[in-house]
Amino acid sequence: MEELINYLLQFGQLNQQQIDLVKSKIKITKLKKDAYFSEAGKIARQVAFIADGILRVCYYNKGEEITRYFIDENNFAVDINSFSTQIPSSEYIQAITDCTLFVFSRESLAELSQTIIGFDGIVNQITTKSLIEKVKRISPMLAEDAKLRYLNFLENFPKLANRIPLSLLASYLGITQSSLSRIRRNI
Amino acid sequence: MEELINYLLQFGQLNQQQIDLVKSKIKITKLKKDAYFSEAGKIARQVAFIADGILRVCYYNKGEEITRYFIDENNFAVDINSFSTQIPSSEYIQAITDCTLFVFSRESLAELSQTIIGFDGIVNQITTKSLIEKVKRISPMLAEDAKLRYLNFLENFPKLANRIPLSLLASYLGITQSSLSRIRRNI
DNA sequence: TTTATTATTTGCCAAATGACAAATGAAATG
DNA sequence: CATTTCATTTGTCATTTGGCAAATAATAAA
Repeated sequence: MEELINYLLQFGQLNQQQIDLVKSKIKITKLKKDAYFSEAGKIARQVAFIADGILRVCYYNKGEEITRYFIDENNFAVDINSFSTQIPSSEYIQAITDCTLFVFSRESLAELSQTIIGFDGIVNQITTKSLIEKVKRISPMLAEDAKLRYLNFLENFPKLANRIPLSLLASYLGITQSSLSRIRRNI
Repeated sequence: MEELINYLLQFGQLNQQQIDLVKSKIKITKLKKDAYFSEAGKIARQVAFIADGILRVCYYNKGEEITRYFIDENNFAVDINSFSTQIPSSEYIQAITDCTLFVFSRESLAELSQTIIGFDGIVNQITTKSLIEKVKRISPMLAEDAKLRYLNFLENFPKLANRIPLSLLASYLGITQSSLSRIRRNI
């Protein structure tokens, strides 16, 4: 739980009382591999800080399932679009390993926002920063070929590569699994 | 200027006095084609609502200039990363047509936030929504071939296609301009 | 262990794309 | 109007990648 608090403290100050309050709102949840954290068509009502495991955020595009990104330990997972608008989601979040999550409900976060001055600011900074990172990471991939996408993934997420099934990684990279398999072979 | 106000009102309420206050902070700025709104290496201190014209957000990746996205009329343009962190930017924003902008300085926005209750919320909603849109738009492109990327661009931005030079559009789509030229020929 | 299921690798071929260079077209300048 | 400059198109060719199907490997279940 210290990881979560440290994460928050990067973005603003919290005194011990406030930290305890935040901790009191956490609901520790375990997800089995392949279980869903949030589902398409439903309204997202939870945010999770991943204590252990990997999730993937996916959606369907013309009948094909696409992995938008992966989220691993010590990061927040949320269907931010549905969570912030309370509109049913077009994407879903699924565990690709067994996971342990620190879950906050929408209501808990609202209470924290009302009680802790500056909490809103922390949440907004985290939201903005993580979205900017996603844009920055995906954007250059468009101009890269399959091999370079994979090499850059290895460089940026060295610990993730061998924890993610090849088919899902291929889907994330926007290439076929055959291609990725061949690329791997050629080092 | 009504366009700007209508844009804001989508995200929260403002009374006439508050609207006038917002308007009073606007600095109308013209940019000539090819002029920069914000530059790499500098800290972004302004946000612009585009009254007329098109901007592009770019960056260099391994010596190659890449267009991350275009922003046209009735949208906000800002180097959000640099603006929110006040760290020198790695990207730049350039006019690709003559532009008329409604510019807010960082200080103006801060004053509005302090004076108008809920203004922060409006700004945050706009920021989050526009970043989510960018992720949602770019992400599926990874799995698409050049032709489909172009066709979808036409579908999503029908008015933009003929106002953007082919070379820049190709850069945005992540393909060579030769390829885009050939794709256009084959309808 | 054996069998069934799922994941990954490989082969083959056609299509798409990039790299490079040259030709053409369009716009700006004197 | 001629000239320069920049943008777009086109040609040629090598390479990459996808589509499909089959083979192999790894994992789970009986």
